[in-house]
Amino acid sequence: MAKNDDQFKKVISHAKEYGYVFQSSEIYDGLSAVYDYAQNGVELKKNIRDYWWKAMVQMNENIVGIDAAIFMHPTTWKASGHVDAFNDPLIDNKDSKKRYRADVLIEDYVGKLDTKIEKEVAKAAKRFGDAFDKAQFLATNPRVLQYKEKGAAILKRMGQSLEKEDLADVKALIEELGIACPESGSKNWTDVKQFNLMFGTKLGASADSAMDLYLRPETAQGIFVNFLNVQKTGRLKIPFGIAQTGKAFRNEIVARQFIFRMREFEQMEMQFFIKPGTQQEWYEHWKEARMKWHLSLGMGEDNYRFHDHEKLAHYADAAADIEFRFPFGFKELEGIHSRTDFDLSQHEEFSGKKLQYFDHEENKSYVPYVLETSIGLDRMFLAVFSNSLKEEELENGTTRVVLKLPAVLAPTKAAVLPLVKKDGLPEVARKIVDDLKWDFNVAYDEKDAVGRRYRRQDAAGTPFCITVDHDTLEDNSVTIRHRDTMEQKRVKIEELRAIIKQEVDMRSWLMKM
RNA sequence: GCGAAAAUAGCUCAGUUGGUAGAGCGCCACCUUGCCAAGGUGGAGGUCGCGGGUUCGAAUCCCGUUUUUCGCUCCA
Repeated sequence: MAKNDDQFKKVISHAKEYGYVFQSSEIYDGLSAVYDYAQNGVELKKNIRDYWWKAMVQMNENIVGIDAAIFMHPTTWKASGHVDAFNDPLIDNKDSKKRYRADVLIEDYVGKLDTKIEKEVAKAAKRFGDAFDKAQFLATNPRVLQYKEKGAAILKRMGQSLEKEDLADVKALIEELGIACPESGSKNWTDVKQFNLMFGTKLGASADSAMDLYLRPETAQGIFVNFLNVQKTGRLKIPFGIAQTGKAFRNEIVARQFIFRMREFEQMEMQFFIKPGTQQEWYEHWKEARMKWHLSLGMGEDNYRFHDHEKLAHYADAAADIEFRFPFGFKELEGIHSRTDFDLSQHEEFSGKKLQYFDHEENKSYVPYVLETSIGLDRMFLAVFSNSLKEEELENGTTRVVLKLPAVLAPTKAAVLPLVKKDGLPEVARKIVDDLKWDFNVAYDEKDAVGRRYRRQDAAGTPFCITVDHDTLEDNSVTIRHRDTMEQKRVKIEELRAIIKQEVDMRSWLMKM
């Protein structure tokens, strides 16, 4: 573990040192769990996004993209369940320092009453033997009735208090019931605090006419509310998908681990609309398709695994994560969820608008089922970046730090280096840069010994170094060096474009899917 | 949010019992004309995270605060 921590620290400092990720507002001491992408980071991030977009939208004729606004009508979040599900009343035990959900503590207490009822039943059953009538016993036994009544009263009071956001009463209830910390037995509780995981803001310039809004906590709802518009204007037939990338915002209680869990993050989502009853086959299809996408980047099969959810969210009937081996262990990178018709049905109900598809084969309308693939762009960035950072022992006993980014994702594709800073070599190198920059991000560097410049490009993740030497002046040939193998080949200047393209073009990478 | 640890130059760190800051690497300029880092000369860059306190004097001691890492908790 210590080794992993160490590796993770190296990842973070390398990201800063080579212009990938900076802490937001650093000169003001930063902002907790908010990060900025720097000059190289923005390129890597854009390339990952493009790689996803091509694989999803361009390569599938039945998938189209949209870009919905971050602001959405507030009712959206009532319909989606976020207003309710994102509000957790939490309470801390001052002695054990453990945090609990207040409603869960109370529900567990009521659960214990149920256990007591079962004990009474068991006792009575033993006593009466075959003559025992369980239903009647439950309906008449005074002790059982008392437990039931008490439980119901507690839940009712809790429900009302939560509804009114009377958190003081929730605490009072916990104290009256004498609920103790399950771990320490202590009854020394803090106040109950409400954590709303959605960021609120206001629409409208003056305070009194303003409308309360939330920054979207997921991009998916922007797709659902546009579902019918896109289907009709795109003349799309089921099955079809709508893809979107964009920022989402969650006021996480704990946001940590560098860019793995941020309060502002970017999702790449695709909602696939299907005929009810076919969700199982599409679930399997997209699990496989998404895994292939990941594997096409060549970051190692061993670094991925599926994790099937046992406990399902309120909207899902099947869910799995694609997990990746981050420096701090296997963690969720992408989710594949069978969302049923939950979202569209909810929006039908709250909007009063029909969100149905007329199926000509079946000759009837229905609310489609939805299969979702949702990947965190920032997490993908971290996966790619952390997996690519290597420290190699070389044959000559030295080490080199190399960022082995998949070439298709690398911010800069090639660096052009004059062997020396004179004899007309820089001029030739500049001409090569001017030619290649129409197709690729290229860099020019003439400072320091060429070996050192190679190392610099290795650390920044540039897959190719092109060196102009004295022979170049004679025969228009240069050497091209591969980052990963350090091998060099002598090639003609006019071949460079094709050679680089072959290695960095999305086409050749996506064909590995 | 709780607990623990940490914060000194772009990076990695040193800094003794309290006496107003150092190294290596990196960066910039010039020289060296070189194919896999670490040749020479010169230079820039830090009010030691921030605020307060103790003290003649604080990077160092105390309090608060911010940020980061780890554990707990949460992850629809």
